[in-house]
Amino acid sequence: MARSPQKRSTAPSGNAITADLVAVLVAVTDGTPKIMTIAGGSALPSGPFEFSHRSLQTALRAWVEAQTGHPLGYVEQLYTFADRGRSGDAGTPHSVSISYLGLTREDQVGAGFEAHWSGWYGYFPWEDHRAGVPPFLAKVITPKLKAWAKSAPPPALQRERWQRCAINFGLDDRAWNEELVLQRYELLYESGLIPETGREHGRDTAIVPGKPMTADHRRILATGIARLRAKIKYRPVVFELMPAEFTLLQLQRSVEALAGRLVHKQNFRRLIEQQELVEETGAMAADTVGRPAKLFRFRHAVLAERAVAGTKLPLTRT
Amino acid sequence: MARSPQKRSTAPSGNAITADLVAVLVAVTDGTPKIMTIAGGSALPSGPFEFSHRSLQTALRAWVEAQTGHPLGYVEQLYTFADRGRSGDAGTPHSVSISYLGLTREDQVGAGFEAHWSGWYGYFPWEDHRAGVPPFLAKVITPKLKAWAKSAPPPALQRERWQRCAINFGLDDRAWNEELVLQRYELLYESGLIPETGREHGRDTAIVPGKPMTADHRRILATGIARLRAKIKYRPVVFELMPAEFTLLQLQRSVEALAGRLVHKQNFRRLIEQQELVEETGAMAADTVGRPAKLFRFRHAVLAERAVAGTKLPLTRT
DNA sequence: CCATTTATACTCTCCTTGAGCATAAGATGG
DNA sequence: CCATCTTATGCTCAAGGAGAGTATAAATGG
Repeated sequence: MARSPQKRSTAPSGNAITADLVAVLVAVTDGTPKIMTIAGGSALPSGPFEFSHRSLQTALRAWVEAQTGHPLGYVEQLYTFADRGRSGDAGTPHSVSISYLGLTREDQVGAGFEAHWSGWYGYFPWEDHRAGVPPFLAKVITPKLKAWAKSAPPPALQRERWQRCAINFGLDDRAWNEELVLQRYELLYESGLIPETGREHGRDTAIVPGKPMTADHRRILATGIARLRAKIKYRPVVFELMPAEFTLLQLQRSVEALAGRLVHKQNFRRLIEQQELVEETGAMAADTVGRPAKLFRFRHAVLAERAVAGTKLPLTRT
Repeated sequence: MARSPQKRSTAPSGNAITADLVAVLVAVTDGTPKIMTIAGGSALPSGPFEFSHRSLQTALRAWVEAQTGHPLGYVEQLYTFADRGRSGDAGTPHSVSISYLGLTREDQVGAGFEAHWSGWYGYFPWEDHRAGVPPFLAKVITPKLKAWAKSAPPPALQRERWQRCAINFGLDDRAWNEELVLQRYELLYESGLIPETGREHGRDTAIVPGKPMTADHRRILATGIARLRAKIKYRPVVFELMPAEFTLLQLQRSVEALAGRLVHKQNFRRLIEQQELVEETGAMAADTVGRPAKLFRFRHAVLAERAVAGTKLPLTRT
């Protein structure tokens, strides 16, 4: 029922719950996107939200910094979802999980912690199209998806299912859309091709390659990857993942690592330069193969200069 | 500390909290974007999350439908934030507020409820640029912002503040960016120009026009408007706000109402038609001034046909 | 009939973007 | 030193998209 917040009841009542933070912490090292994991790579780092902090964001930062010993560059909230009695029985308290995306550089993880970095394509092998379409996509996934679509009784549903598969996986001459990470994951999950740990049927009946994760952590990771893949296109967040100085090729490789696909080198450079995102340091890259490249640094000023936000309406030039 | 979710402690421990849902429900009627409000327009509808629902989303839908008696078209999570002791004293339970954006059509609100629809520009008069830049922006807001920028002691901070003002409000020959709703609100708040209800100093010392709201509800509304303004550009969500049949001008007026600025009529039509978003119903609009317009309806098939997601990387055509 | 209002069809031009060509500058092996 | 390989970097081209503007059509109310 609608009511004014001032009339909020002060009794905790029956719906007292707990709040957890779950973090998708991303780093890119040598062209490999990595995420911080715990429990041998089977879970994302998570912990209870402490109300001693001013906000959820500061709580996450403090908690991550305590874990890894170095500050988080960019932080963004991903999604909040409710878990009803994850442990199964009704007596356990409900909880709300608030997930975050954080960008850093791979660094020493504080000794004594079980956390470490894992390549994210280990969890989503079908998402890496840098070396072309992964072979098992056509060999394994596509036939299984086709079978799943056909298994629906009504022909209308069959077509609908296949159209969904085709859009999400770039089949039937459609283009691959690297941003549909979550949709693809959900499609594979729904069609029973990737049993997650703790799921009923699944006792390592992995039909499709890809490391599973606890509970819905792999879904959260998919959400994070999708968000990041979309974000790098209109916000200069890649630089949060780069060292202080880098070559344009290194920058390009990082973008390609995140996007899971290759970009046109000359056009990439044109894009970066015309947006004045970087400036030369004056130095050249050492110990490289081929012609030495100039070193660049990110122009932090652009963050203040511009408010990058996309537009696609037929607006009027002012 | 990092730990596996399986090891979750089952005791509620000291950090038991409550979860609330807050909704930004949007409708557009006669070129006016409206939001559902309660308490005489001073608050957004909100209520406790009931764990009897499968998910947060279904909880929101059920709750809204109980309120208004008609289903929600499009629902999207906005943001989750923590309130520490909103009521002030430390003894009150903490809570987490999960906010949602929902799109509907203005309809009869169930009798007996205090909810009703309020125009959203009543809360953000500076956001409506359809009839040109609002006069008080140049007359009142700009000078006050300039004064605020100058009030910073270090010259560097002065420049930084002014640059932020200029970017967000389109000053110094910059273009107005309609998506920066939240940034503008926060800037005005930070500079003390819009005291919110319940704030220390503020006893109706409204410096800038605009109706205030309880707690941080106006900030949530700003988040919702910003999200919607961004979304209409790459997802066909406007149609959730339209009647079943409409003319292209009506559609355009709705977009303009949301964006707070005018679009080029011919180009708008070209955009809509080349994307095949609509189809003719065969009928013509009745009782209109001027030449009668064709009536159109939304092609729901496009939702299945396409996965609309923006791209801006120098990728390779396939 | 005329002014007014809205609908609808084209055209034009600039800019963006995907793509390719050509050249430069280093290393390495003969 | 030269051929070759590899990466860096500069430049051009063509198609498509997006911002404007022009022109015409179809209704209404004097």
